[in-house]
Amino acid sequence: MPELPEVETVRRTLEPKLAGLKFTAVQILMPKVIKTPDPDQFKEIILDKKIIKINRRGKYLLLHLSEKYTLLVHLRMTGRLTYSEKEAPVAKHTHVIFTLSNGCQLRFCDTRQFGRLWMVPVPSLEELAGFKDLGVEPLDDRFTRDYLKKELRRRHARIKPLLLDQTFIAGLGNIYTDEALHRARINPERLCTTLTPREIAHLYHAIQEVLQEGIENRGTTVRDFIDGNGRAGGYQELLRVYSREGEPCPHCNRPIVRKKVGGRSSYYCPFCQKI
DNA sequence: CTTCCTCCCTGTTCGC
DNA sequence: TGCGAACAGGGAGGAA
Repeated sequence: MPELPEVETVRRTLEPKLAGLKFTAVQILMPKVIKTPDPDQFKEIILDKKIIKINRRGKYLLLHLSEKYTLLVHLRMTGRLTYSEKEAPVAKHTHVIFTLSNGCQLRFCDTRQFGRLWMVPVPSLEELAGFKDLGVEPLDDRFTRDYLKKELRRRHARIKPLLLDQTFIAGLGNIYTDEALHRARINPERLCTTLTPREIAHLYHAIQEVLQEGIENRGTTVRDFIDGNGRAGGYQELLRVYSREGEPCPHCNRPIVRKKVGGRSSYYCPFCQKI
């Protein structure tokens, strides 16, 4: 499940390989993964464009191309974007193969077919549904304790579904949300308006801490995630609650439970994270 | 306006 | 042991 730290890891592994290269060919094996434009136009636009740099916004990767175009990639659940030799065997569920000017390839692969690609002229980014309404970047200076406090006062949701709302904060997913709530000792079902200033402060720091640690450990590989070079992450070893149902809470030793909150599996310690 | 639920998809795990 | 059902989940879109 690529969340902010995983997408950032892909960005960091791909940028040094791709910057300066041009696209010389594209094979679209699964047309539906390209949201815009249609496959023929997509090919026409991308051919001969140069990759200038790669950015990240929330869980989106942005490949900035020459002539003011951006190729956006969202990996959703099982998407993979990898750099490889063109002789390397093509993995099952590979949907798009980009050939580069150095003879190597960039491949988009996605078992569950939820991931999507968009090719847009830079000015159209501001109109792109899903992208234009993204909330604050949690590792940016604009994400302040005060911002969090004010927003939590304004909303009327349970804290976990709210943290997963990309229009609120961009980049958190199920793993890092559960980890942040555990560190802040906040139950995922708590109404956001009931958090005390002290809890809000803890949550603010916990969000930044888990994301930072996730990036430092090159992301979390619970099942599918690999970086741009095909390498798994390392943060799964350091998870305190996520996917650890029945294991002892690292703080109180009581068993971690799993419960659906807002339709998503949530892992937490009922003793440390009381309602 | 808001929040919450369903659906998309395949591989894996669960239960009979 | 075999097989169908349930589950996993990010986000679009629709319901309430």
